[in-house]
Amino acid sequence: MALDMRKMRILQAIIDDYILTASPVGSRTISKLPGIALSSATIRNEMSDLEEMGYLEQPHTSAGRIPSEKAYRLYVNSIMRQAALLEEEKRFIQDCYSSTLDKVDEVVKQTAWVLSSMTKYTSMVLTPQLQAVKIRHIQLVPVGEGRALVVVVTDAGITRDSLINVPLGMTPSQLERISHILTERLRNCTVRDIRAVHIPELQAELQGQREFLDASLETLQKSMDAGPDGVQLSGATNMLSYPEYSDMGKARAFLNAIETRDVLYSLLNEATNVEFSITIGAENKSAPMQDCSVVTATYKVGDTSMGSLGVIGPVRMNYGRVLALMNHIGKSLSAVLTNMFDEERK
Amino acid sequence: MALDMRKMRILQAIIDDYILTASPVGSRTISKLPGIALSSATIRNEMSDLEEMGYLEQPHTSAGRIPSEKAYRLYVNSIMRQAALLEEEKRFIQDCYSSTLDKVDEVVKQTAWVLSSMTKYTSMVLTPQLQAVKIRHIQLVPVGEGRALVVVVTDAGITRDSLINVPLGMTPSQLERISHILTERLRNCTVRDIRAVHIPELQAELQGQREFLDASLETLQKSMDAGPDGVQLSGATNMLSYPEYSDMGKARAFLNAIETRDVLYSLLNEATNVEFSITIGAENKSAPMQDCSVVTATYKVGDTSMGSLGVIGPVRMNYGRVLALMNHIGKSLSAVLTNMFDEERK
DNA sequence: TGTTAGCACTCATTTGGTTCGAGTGCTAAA
DNA sequence: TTTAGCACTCGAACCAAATGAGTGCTAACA
Repeated sequence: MALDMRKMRILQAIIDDYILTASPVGSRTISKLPGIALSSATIRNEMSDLEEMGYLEQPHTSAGRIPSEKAYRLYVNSIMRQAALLEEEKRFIQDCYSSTLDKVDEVVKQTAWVLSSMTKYTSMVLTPQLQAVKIRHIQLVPVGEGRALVVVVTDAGITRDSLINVPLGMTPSQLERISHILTERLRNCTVRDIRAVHIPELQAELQGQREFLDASLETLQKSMDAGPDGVQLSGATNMLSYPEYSDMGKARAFLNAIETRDVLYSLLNEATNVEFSITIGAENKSAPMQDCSVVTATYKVGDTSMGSLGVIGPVRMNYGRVLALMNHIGKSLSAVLTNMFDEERK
Repeated sequence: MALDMRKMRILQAIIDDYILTASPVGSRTISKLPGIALSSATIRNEMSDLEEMGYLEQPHTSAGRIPSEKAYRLYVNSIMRQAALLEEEKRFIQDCYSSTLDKVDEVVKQTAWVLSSMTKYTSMVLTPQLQAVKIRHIQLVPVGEGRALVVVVTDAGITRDSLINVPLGMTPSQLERISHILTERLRNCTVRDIRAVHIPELQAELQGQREFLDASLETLQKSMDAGPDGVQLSGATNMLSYPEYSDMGKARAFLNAIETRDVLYSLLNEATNVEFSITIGAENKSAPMQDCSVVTATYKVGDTSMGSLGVIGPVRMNYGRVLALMNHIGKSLSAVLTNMFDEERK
């Protein structure tokens, strides 16, 4: 049986309706639609075919039909077109970034907020990931007794620092020399590779006190990548307003799954490699997410993709709109961040 | 009508039962209790009195009675005794802190987790507040072109730093001089007062470029106090398992109220001044919290109270147990943090 | 051959009435 | 002052019938 044009249109109509109403759609509903000039009986036949092909499901005999996940897959792959945003909406997004957001965390937080409040789903944004960023400069700065700051300036213009302990008796000029060697050897390495690089010169310099440096570099590396804490979440409660979560048990399970950000972190982390991705229901790896859909996109700082953002919603999510919003907001975020870091870089 | 011993005992029995079952308790239930040798009829009379006095309420004629908020107030003020923790539980808490928690944030997070998982309510912990801490040392460290770090060492041994922009052309030795002056003038000031202190010497040094320093100090000050982001929340979903939140609307309202941490932050912030506080239902200032109870306590670093922790639960919360847990966990937290900072101070 | 009207059938949901039982208040006796 | 007894209340649980949205199938039609 072929999935001809007519079946396609009917399927689309069913999906569109179901996304809107969340209740099984019957043949009459479709037959009355302006674009479709067929009787309900004909639609019924077509629906029966579509069911046989696996695109529709019937909760019970005397109800309408609902799209299967296979149908959503088809829908996002070939039927759906990205919804156009209203000028007003674009302006709204613009305005959200125009206020004084001077820290990266604030921008990320604001982005998550915009995304969730415009989609009415749950949104998440991953803080910029510095693991893949190249190092430009490293400096150890003595601070009081036996302590120092390791400061790293990266290629993207982002600077990070963390406090370390240094062996007592180490002089500022020693630290200065170590800084030089580190910069020389680690320049253009990525943060991820810090630990892998072997630096023989330091053996002499440190005279067996290498451990302190190892520990320091590790702390530093950790501070570059916030892990699950780097996930900003917003609109978690939006999900509770959808009928798929009117069951308290499901609601709890969902909220539980997102409370510790681990699952979301791994989701977003993987997503940092692909410009867009849509994962529907059971396609999700993590069990508690298997009756949601997740849409992710990446954002960039300059030319390199540095993190990702995502929307979690019910499977009958308004994919067209979400995609359009993600697209637009992702670009805005990229622009704002790039701008921010450019300024830092001067 | 007097609240004699017998009424007191009956009221206590009712509250204890209601806390356990969440359903109106009837006269027979009480009369069958081992400690009480009265018929249900007598209890009924007493209950009727207690209702007249405002300690009990009747959802409808043919149901049992539930304690009023006035009753809970009486209960926590005079009837309740702190529950004793099991040795096993104390050990559990101990164990939670023994693992390698090397950062303050991790300790705070862990504390919130322990608190919520042992109470089965929602818990929150406020990150140490540095506003009231005395400054010991300030240093500006040049980092690359036109940028510097302001590093502050405080009396409690906590060090913080933040990145600032400095006017181009400012020399390291100039920064060094500024550091000296700042340290001299701000030593023993609290972080809160940084902005208020006027430093005439700097006028000469900076030659009209004062703004950069003002901006820097402001950034620094902000970084000392995380605001709402400094609230660690845990167990938000625990609330959903209590019948008072089986209504989805209420559940949403609650979760919404705690999603942005603002309300919780102001709650905990105020709580930092009082060693313990119990706020019951409508006593809460913020509307969405008015059908919860909130128990807070402070924790200390060394001798100064630096933050607070709290538990949010239904009004029929197990106050005795929560108080005992808060007490114990609060002390553990204080000990761990004090230890941490002492070490930093060496 | 594809489309449609008609009709019997299915089944979740709604509605209304009944029963059940936990609980009360009141009264009268101990 | 306490208690047994009894009439009364009212939510919850249960059941049966009515409702209605929807289907599948068949036969007629273009």
